[in-house]
Amino acid sequence: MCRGIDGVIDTRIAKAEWPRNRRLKPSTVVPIRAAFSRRVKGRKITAIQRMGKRIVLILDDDWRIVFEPRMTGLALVANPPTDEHLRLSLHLRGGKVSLLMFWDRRGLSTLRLLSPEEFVKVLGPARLGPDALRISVRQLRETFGKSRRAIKVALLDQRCVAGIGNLYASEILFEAKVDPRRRCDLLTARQWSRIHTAISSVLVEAVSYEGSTLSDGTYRNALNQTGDYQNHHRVYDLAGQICCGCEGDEIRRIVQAQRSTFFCPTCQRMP
DNA sequence: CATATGTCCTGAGAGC
DNA sequence: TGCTCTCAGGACATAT
Repeated sequence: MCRGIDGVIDTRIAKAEWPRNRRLKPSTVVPIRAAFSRRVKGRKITAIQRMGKRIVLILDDDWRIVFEPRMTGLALVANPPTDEHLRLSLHLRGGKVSLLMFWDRRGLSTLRLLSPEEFVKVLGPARLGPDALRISVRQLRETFGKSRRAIKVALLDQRCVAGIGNLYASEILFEAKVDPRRRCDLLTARQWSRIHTAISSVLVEAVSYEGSTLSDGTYRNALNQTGDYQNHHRVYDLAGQICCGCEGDEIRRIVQAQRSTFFCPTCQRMP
């Protein structure tokens, strides 16, 4: 997610610009735009960091700009998909990149400017679990092992493990050959081990393909290029198709916690 | 305490 | 053709 925007490191923010559009309701911005602009103006971006699904820009006064793209937000250093959905432009000086833009078609994303104290409250360990790419099997079992929740639902809980989205939870459980409806407390050590391996392999593969641009076309990388991982999905958005694993059963779509889950009933048979 | 549900937002697509 | 309706889902607030 931070790929392609490393060029903003060591730049100085000359201006924050908020394009106005009457058709769109404003995205969530904290604090209000005027205060945000005033505080970031003249600040240097000293580092950039991914925390779960968020992008964090660290400023030289230790305040942080936290961007949560959620479903529809993008951070871009190239022209955005449309002009009308551009939410914020940061004009930068002194580095490789002179413009960092935040774009959002539906306004579900959030932008926050946080003091060091607020940052700990919002993104501290109480609110955000260990990163999915760093968590150990032991941590995974300690976190979820006694939960009665379905494993698919649990994997989406960012307080437990950070960085797994809905699409990836389905792909991970297919790769691990685990039924998404299975209760956490009934999973075996062998299954936890496979889930742990699958978390890394699926996420690393997805990142290598620059993510998934689904049928709504929203997702783009920082250069406004579509991802290609959607062409490598094993189950997500493939309901009714023959499973690539068993080449016999059809992929099914079910709903868990109001979210789509895709799986192969044969390859991921309980228990 | 653990888990479940309602809410926000826009645009695509279905149905008539 | 053009309208109305439904749906998509990440994180948080509120309810059970």
